[in-house]
Amino acid sequence: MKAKNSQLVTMKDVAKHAGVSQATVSYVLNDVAGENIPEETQVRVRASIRALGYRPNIGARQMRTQRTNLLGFVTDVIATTPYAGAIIKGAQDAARSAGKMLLLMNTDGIPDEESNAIETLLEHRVEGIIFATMYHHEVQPPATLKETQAVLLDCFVADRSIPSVTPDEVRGGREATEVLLQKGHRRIGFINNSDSIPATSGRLLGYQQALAERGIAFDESLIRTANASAGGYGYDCALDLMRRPNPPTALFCFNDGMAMGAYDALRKLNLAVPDDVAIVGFDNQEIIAAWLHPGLSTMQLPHYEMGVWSVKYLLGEISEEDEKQGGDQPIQKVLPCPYVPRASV
Amino acid sequence: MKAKNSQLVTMKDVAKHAGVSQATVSYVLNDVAGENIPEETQVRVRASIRALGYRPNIGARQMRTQRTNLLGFVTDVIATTPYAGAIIKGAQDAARSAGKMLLLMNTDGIPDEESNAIETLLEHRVEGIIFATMYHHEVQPPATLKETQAVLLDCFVADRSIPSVTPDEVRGGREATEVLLQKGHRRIGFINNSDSIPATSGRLLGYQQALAERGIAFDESLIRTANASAGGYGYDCALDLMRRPNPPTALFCFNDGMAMGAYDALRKLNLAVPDDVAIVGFDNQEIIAAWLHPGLSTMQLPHYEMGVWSVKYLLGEISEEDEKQGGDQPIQKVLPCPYVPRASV
DNA sequence: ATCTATAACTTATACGATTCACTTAATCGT
DNA sequence: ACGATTAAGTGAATCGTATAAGTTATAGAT
Repeated sequence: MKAKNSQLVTMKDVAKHAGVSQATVSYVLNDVAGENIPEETQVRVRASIRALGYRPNIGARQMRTQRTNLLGFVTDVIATTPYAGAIIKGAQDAARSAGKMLLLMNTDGIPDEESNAIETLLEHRVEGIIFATMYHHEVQPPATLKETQAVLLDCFVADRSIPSVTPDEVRGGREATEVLLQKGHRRIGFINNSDSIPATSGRLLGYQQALAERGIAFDESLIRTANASAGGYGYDCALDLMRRPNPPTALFCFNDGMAMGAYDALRKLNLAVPDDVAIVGFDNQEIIAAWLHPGLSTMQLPHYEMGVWSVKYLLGEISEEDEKQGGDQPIQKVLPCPYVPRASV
Repeated sequence: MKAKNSQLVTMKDVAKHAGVSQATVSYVLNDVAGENIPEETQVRVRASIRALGYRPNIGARQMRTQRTNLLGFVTDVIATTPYAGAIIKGAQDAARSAGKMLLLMNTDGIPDEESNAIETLLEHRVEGIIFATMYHHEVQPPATLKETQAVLLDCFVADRSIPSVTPDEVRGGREATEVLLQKGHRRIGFINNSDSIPATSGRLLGYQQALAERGIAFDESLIRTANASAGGYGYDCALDLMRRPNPPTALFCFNDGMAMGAYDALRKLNLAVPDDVAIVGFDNQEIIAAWLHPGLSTMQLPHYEMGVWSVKYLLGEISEEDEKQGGDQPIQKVLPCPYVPRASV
């Protein structure tokens, strides 16, 4: 493989070609106010730039200006989950429109790799770091994270000493349940997750709140729990729930994978969605929710929005009033999970 | 938001602290052979480095050495599909182990954005660019792509003037079919895609090749085609195929989404997978394939591997003999799609 | 005792930009 | 007609690092 060699054309070359000093080229290029470069000269310089195929060397500029316009993005899993994509997309879009670039590092959740990644980012003089995880949980990031601006995305530290942005699990659970309540359902089964993570407890709490608001007694026998990140259990839970004496008329599933299993179970029992049983999922995994028959109504996690928010926060674009939330504690922002209606309710 | 300010500690500071010259610090840090710095001094310098919390400034180093160790990665869609993740992961892993960093840019497939992205990357003096798409098809990348080393990933240009790495669709189709043939199936339905992309024609060709090898006549009435990127059609196609007079005993589906629809159809007809009808999918979309009941046997696209290959290619780590493939044409590498057995065959 | 070679450094320069301070010529106000 | 102002630039310093070239002191060879 032949090495196409280094860009050799610099400002000095452009200057010589245009018959001006290198400083003048810089002024033209950056359109510096206050320096009065006549149109004529500007045209000449720009012509030389094009003629020589000059391109500014960002690295050199960064060094001189002491600004890198770089933001670090550290994440545990970049692959496997489509979540990652939306988060990164949001962050990148926001970064881009502010003239920043994102430096992505993935760590596979290995603490050593996390330290390395952050070290590398600091060496690159990033102006802030987003520390993101692919599902909402508590983390213990390396201490070096605090050497720059940082924000946690979809995760948090126990003492809340680092700002964070996470989904509003409670509200998501409440609204999912409300959707079913509004349709007149009164016996709503909840197929929950078994891991003890905020999503599990939060969505359950939301479910309970929604019931309470309507004055419906919470019936623990309508709850089933299983490992939501492994396949298959949605089927078992749904089957079990529907075979009880007084089966629910609707199911709220912890995630879309669980809902997929529930679909299978209902088909097995010759029950139709949504006529016999309505279903609401969670996560809006396009590939499941949109492909299921009938389409699955579900709650969308605000991945894109968290990506955007985290960048805006690092750039100081979050309004003051928004930041206020009692005391001087770093902001712990929660974003809503909008309802995505399809055909299962 | 308070700005935690710029890292002020430089080599000069370390030098002063350790009572040596800045050059010496550099020699110690880079462990330069030939310069004989006694252990004693090295220890002293390293102590100062730690004491002051010094971290090298990669940008400055890049400028001095004229090497950025940066590779550009341009992609159309970073979000929505879990494919992206695997590709990026592969590329990043390979880059990392070679001491390179990846600069990701996503363009949403908008030509203007592609140009911008490449321009930005060139300004950052990347040492090569990976131009990736999220499904295998022909592309017309901006001309500026040729101003550095480039490799196309999961795509190609009509005149093959840029090296590329893509999945071996034909072989994938052949091997998927062979799996079914080996199980004794002789009437194999093929639910194909309707877009005219390499995957459509390639997998069909592979299907035909496999039949021909066994001396089985190709029966066009066993083929159905529909839009594979929209949901629902797998159901229709499968239903249609199974209701014909002499229904197939196995189905090869263009992708896992189609297979998911086929599952629905078979359940509707009270046919069991794999006992009544065996199914092979394509893509190994974890979230579908692993969650279906029974698990879907499918072909895996070599996303991770393409990511790895593309980086290695840019770094000149692809062996000569591998590169040879007739003439001086840039290499057009194809990688196999391994079979992932589950329970549907 | 002198010369050379080596160890252990230091000095100075260059990478490619930005930017401040300075120069020169033309223009203006009175 | 004179000094002051402005237009249109130029020169040089600087960012943080790597490295070639130079310096000194000591050890070793003769």
